[in-house]
Amino acid sequence: MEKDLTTEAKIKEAATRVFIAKGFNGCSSREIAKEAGLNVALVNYHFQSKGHLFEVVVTTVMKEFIDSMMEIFKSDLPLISKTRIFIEKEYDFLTKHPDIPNFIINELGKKDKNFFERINIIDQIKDAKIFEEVYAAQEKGEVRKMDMTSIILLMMGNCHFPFMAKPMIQTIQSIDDKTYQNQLTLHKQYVTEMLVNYLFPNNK
Amino acid sequence: MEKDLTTEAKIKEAATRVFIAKGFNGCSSREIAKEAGLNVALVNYHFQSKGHLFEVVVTTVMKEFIDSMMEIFKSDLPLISKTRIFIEKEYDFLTKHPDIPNFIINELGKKDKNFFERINIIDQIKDAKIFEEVYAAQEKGEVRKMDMTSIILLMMGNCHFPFMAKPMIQTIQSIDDKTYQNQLTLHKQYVTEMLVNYLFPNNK
DNA sequence: AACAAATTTAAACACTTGTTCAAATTTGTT
DNA sequence: AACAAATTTGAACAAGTGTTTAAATTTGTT
Repeated sequence: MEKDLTTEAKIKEAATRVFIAKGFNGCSSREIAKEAGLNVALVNYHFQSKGHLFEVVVTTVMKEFIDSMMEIFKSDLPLISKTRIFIEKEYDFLTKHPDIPNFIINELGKKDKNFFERINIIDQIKDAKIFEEVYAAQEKGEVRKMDMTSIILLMMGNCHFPFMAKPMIQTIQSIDDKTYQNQLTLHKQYVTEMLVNYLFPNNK
Repeated sequence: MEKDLTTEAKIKEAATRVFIAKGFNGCSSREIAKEAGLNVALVNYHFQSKGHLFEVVVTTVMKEFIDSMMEIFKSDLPLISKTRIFIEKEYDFLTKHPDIPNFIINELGKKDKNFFERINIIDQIKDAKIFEEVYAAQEKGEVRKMDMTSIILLMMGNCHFPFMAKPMIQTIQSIDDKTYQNQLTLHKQYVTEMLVNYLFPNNK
């Protein structure tokens, strides 16, 4: 698996896997060290503390996540295309990182605003000027007039929730990974149609 | 707060609060005992182990949650009314218990199917015959033809996610509890309209 | 009032936790 | 090759974990 990574990189990689899968409280420093094939003391030698290592991991994961979102926002496609592609990319990204929605909701809910500013999520979103674009489109009657928060909730909820609910749905309905993945592909299409119809009511 | 509850009830109440707020790994037996104003040993005297106490709590919480769902399903209103009322009731219930969606997703995702059968969620849902009702309505063209799993994901995602994302959205957008609650009331209406329009396409 | 059962208590248990430390080893530089 | 710096190691730490124990207390019953 790991080839000739530095010790620091090995720890960060292992920590990312373990933290995302089990959360901050769900794992121990020793578990991370073991996953990296290293001594426990090395974790603190390279990252000072479990808490600091966690912040490093969260920052990296969030950057990757936000980047994959911003990519689409910055393009100059019409908003309706951006919406379609956003959902498409979001499902792609989450298929590769299915535990991230839970990770974001659970571990970031505990953080204070200071933290979000430190990893400059807010600035990045502002840079993309996506909100201004939506407001302008709302004025022109192209996008349904509703709060930005609600739009975010609709988009995120319908993209993230299917991945968050996966373990529960799978155990209740006794379906394997592949079947659920197919279900998600189908669901993505429903969600796209539903959201586009609702958010762009005047689109014939 | 607690009046003349039995020790067992005090522990269960405290455990419910603490488990829902912090999860199984996020708290200790001593924290639960302290919250109940009791000795640690009493927790194990009355509930054998932390794990067993947790199962008791989960079972009770899930029963309450499922009951509030089934109430509507069992009525003989048309499906479109059931959908509207379901969303209404779901938002009511979750306003009172905003941490439950996270609790369900996180703590129940770890459980095996055996557990779900033990607390007979599946039987309860089958009893309500809601799935049969949906299938019949789909045959008559009243409900959009799509998998049951997707319908569940659409309904649950749009009801639960806004409560799950609350801490994150609040810190990012710096809004207080009351403002977010107002936002939720608004969002509930959007969600109802969107879902009804999408699930009942032939409804003028 | 006396006895037995149920309950509550404080203390201890074995174990895991995050973290630190000094010694051992590896690395880079002269 | 020799030295210093950086890295790695195993052991230890204090604190916290779930759980158990035996003694103390309360309760219910006769």
